[in-house]
Amino acid sequence: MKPSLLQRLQTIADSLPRAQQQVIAVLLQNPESALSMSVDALAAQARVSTPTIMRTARQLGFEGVREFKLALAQDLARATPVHRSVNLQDSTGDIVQKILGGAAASITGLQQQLQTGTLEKAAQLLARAQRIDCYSVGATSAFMASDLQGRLFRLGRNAHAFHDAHLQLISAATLGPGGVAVAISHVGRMPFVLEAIGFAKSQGAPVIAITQPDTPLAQLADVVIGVSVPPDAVMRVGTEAYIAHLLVIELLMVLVLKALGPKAARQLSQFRSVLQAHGQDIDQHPAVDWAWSSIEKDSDS
Amino acid sequence: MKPSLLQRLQTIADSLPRAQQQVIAVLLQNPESALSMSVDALAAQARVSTPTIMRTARQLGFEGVREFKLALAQDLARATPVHRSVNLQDSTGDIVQKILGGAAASITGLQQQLQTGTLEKAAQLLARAQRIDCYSVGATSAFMASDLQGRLFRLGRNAHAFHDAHLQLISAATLGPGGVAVAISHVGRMPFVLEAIGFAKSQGAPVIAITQPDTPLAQLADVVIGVSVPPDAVMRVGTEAYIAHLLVIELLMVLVLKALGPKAARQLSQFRSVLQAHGQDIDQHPAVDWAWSSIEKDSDS
DNA sequence: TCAAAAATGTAAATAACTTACATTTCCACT
DNA sequence: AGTGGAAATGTAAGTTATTTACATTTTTGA
Repeated sequence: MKPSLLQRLQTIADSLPRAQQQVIAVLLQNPESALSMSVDALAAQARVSTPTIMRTARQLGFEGVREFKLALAQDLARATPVHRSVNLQDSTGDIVQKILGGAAASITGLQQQLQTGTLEKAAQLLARAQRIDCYSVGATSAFMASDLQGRLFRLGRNAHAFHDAHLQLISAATLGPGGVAVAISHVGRMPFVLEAIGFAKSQGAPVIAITQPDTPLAQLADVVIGVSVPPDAVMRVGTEAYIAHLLVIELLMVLVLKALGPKAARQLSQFRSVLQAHGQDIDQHPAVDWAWSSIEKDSDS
Repeated sequence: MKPSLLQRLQTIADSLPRAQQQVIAVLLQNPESALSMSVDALAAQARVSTPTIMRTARQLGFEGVREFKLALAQDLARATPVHRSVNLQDSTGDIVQKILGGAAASITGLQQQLQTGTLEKAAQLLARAQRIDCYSVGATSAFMASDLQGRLFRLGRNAHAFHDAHLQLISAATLGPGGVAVAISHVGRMPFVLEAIGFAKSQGAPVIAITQPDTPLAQLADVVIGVSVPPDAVMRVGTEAYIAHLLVIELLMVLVLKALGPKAARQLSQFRSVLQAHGQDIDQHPAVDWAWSSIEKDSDS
């Protein structure tokens, strides 16, 4: 989604002449030190002349070296050097740093993985479906399927969540072309879910999967929202994948609301006032809350 | 936890002479533009002389203005300029950007809120308690209480989770001084939980609360892990608070494991092999997984 | 109120960056 | 293969930005 400057260097390098490639090689080899070096120090290290540095900066679309260095600095700051793993000798401060840093990094990673086109397609399907069935396995995925179901339901969609293999099959059997199946599974290899998904497809229902790319589930689905958490991340696949899925759901909800248009938003505002009348705590219904804030924006424009 | 450069500017300003305060005022007023300005442009805007800029940079511990500007750029990059709210006219790309950016920012915010001392105290209590009871209200908190319970249980702790007001009271009544009560509630004002917590305290059980500071729950608890999500964040209090709580739980688990020491870790490794023998998917048990990786590190040192 | 110290400003020096132009290298075409 | 031309690179000079040295002003404490 947002190619980091360093990545751009990588890709653009091949299309550049020799001397500029050397410059980029030096930059990639040790980006941090490049920041503190002057232009001609850089030139010396890359074995090129001073203006070549500047030309390279311009190739990348910057006004000059100054601007480029600033951008590089910002880029390096974003790509937080996440320490790979927590061990029990770390101080409490280190542990906090590593785990939260890892989580933040995984969100950045997610941002790069998500494809707007795919998200839009999924939102379209969800906005138009006559019925939406959400499948999952495992306690954590089950919770997320319920969460998704609940939010869709509050958006006025006819959504259900099934955690049980048997019920999933039954649901799949009754999903027609007007229905949509949503499978949530980070691992993407659970036989029962695959079976249900296959069944749903054979009935003509499109399938949306939130899972890792290159899994059986991803291959089976029509719309794949690929979420792969780096395996060497601090926390292993638990919480990070979890957070990623939550955010994908949040995103989908906003996009579905957008796809539904203002009339749906208006309905929601009514729902909200009913909740308030009953003294319910809105905090428990985030989807409603942001919908509401969107409407307010919407109506005065 | 990690005072940002801009924050440091704020605090240090008072102790500086007049001209330098003006410089800092300009910097704080519009940090981004300061990056692209030359030293004397800055000087002009702050109504001071050129060298004063440089002196100010040195006051802050930098070699020169150049170094300072790089640091400022990095700081600005970290403190992602999160757009305040999503509205329905935004493009899909914008929405992705805003929501994920907001989530990342909230993690950074969390990092600044958490106090290592408090976390350690909580971990100590959890590691030593004879019994741990987790209370919650609402679907989302309920799930997290269960998650916490499950993870504690896998660490060999005697943990329970209660979502029902009545059961919470019963549990609180039977918690002695050897027990610990944990309350999870972002809002921190649910009467039933407060009642149960009060009861537990009266029985001599220490209380850990994961909630916003300055809520009735926080005032009642012995150890408060304060988590406040900025109210003007993109997603309102739903998913962001949620992510914050998940991360706090993850952190606590690592710290509890650390507090328990190597013998507990060894037990876990046995548990893990049993799981594998049964063909269970480890991915569903993140706590075990990282515990295992920690042990491996542990044993060869 | 005065002297000393700190803070600030002025102007010159240094270092960094950029440009102009000369030279080389590479490629297409004979 | 050789040659003309375009692109790439280097050299050296010019411009701008940053830093230093020192003079002036302001503040502080008797």
